[in-house]
Amino acid sequence: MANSRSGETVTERIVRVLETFDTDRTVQTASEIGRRARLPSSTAHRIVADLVECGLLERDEEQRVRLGMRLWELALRGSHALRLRQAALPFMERVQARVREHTQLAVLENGETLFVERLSHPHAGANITRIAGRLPLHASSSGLVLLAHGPEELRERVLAGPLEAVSPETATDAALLRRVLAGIRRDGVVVAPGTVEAVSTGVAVPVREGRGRVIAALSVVLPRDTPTGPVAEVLRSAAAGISAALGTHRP
Amino acid sequence: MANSRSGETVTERIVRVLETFDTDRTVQTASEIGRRARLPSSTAHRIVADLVECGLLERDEEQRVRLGMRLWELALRGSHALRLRQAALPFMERVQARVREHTQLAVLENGETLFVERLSHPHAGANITRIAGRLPLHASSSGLVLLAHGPEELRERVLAGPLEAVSPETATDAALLRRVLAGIRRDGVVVAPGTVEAVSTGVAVPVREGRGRVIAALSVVLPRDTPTGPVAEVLRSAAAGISAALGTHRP
DNA sequence: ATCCGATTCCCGTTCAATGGGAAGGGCCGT
DNA sequence: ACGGCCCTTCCCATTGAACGGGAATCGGAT
Repeated sequence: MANSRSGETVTERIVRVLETFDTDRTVQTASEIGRRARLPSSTAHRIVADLVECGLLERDEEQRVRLGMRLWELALRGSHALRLRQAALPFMERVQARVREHTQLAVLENGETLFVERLSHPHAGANITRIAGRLPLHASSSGLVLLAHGPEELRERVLAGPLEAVSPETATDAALLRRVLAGIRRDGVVVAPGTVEAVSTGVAVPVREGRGRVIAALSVVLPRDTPTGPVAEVLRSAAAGISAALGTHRP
Repeated sequence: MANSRSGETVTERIVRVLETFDTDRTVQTASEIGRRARLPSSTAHRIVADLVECGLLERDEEQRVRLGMRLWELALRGSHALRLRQAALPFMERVQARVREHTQLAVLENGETLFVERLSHPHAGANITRIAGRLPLHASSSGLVLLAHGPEELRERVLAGPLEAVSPETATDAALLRRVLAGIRRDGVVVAPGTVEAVSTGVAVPVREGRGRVIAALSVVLPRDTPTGPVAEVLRSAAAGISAALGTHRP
């Protein structure tokens, strides 16, 4: 935009503004947004006003600001994530009914695991993942599945790069991870105890689209001591169901 | 932005670009977008490139363009729609398990009914509503509930304004609608046969948040001849459950 | 080979956006 | 009541990011 000292486009700044919102920060003042997005106060106020004008943001009763329903609508209306989700949801429900724990669907997004859907049983245990939340690829069962079937170039970059531990038990050794990934490709399932949280075990399988390309990972989070054998089978058949639904749902 | 002949802000134009996407137009060329958003070709190409740069749009294999996962993520991460949805989902599943038809959740957005969630039974009948889809307030059971409990000023405006029929049986008479709305406030439920599609009947109830304010409508779509008595009761108790979940979920 | 449309590159023009500063307004603690 | 603090709104001179017409290039279809 004109005269930005920093040489940014308006678009970038809008994204930075939207980025200041997250699960535990759903309403903010315009000044807060400015600070968090590193924008001069007057600029932040103007951009926020613009976004409110367009409906992407909304003002609540106390002139604080939150994400607008219009943004939600625009993001979902034409989204293919929605198609995947709609295809997957019935099968996820079935999994959840059988396993009675957290059931989640994740995709690969910009080198990270992005969780697209999550069903939580009322009595299920801990789970840090959230819808629209992210985790590193090497640090969750879903991520490992996506990494195992992702482009080799990405796999090498992740294995080379810094592998940070999310929990004390997260595997951060490249050689070990390589064996795990090979195991996933061989077995079609991964069991990852304690990689995200010490008290829980993730079990994940790949979800394929028509031509066999892996487009998502379906996973459940179990208490650490639960036997995983039956769960894997439930997940596998659900993933097959999702693939079929994706194939037939639209010509 | 600088030099826009039409005096629009970049923000407006970005929204116009995003608006060109919808359920049956999820991938487009930059030129198509320009035409649909009424932007000069070179401008459209630049804006699209900017948006791709920021991840709000993505290019597919044939350099066509679609909504990006990043947009989806930003829109959902800090969204209160998500909170409502998460609270409602388990109860919607229960309704769907019992009724075995389309179950949907709608909110009031800018004078229209906006559908936030929809579960569809595999064997359920016709249903034109879609997630992130809209309908006029007077033309669906959900909309009638939202209208009945919406601000009076809005109600008067809608009743005064042109009332277009979605199906031949949509009620478009202000006096009749007034009676229907009063009935909703009295009975806490509405049964709307044929207002959206001749072959189906909508049944909807209000969903209230802690202080009793109506924030959403929960509805099912039944084949025209189905008895609606038991359904209303299932919906009412689900709505109560959602209210309770909303109240307790966060302090 | 020839069209037609999409896309990319170029470049002079220009005003929308910028951001510092000042002033207004509300809340809280003293 | 008062002063401090912060959010917000208004003002305005400055300026370079965005604009868009046009030409060139690419690519698929006929």
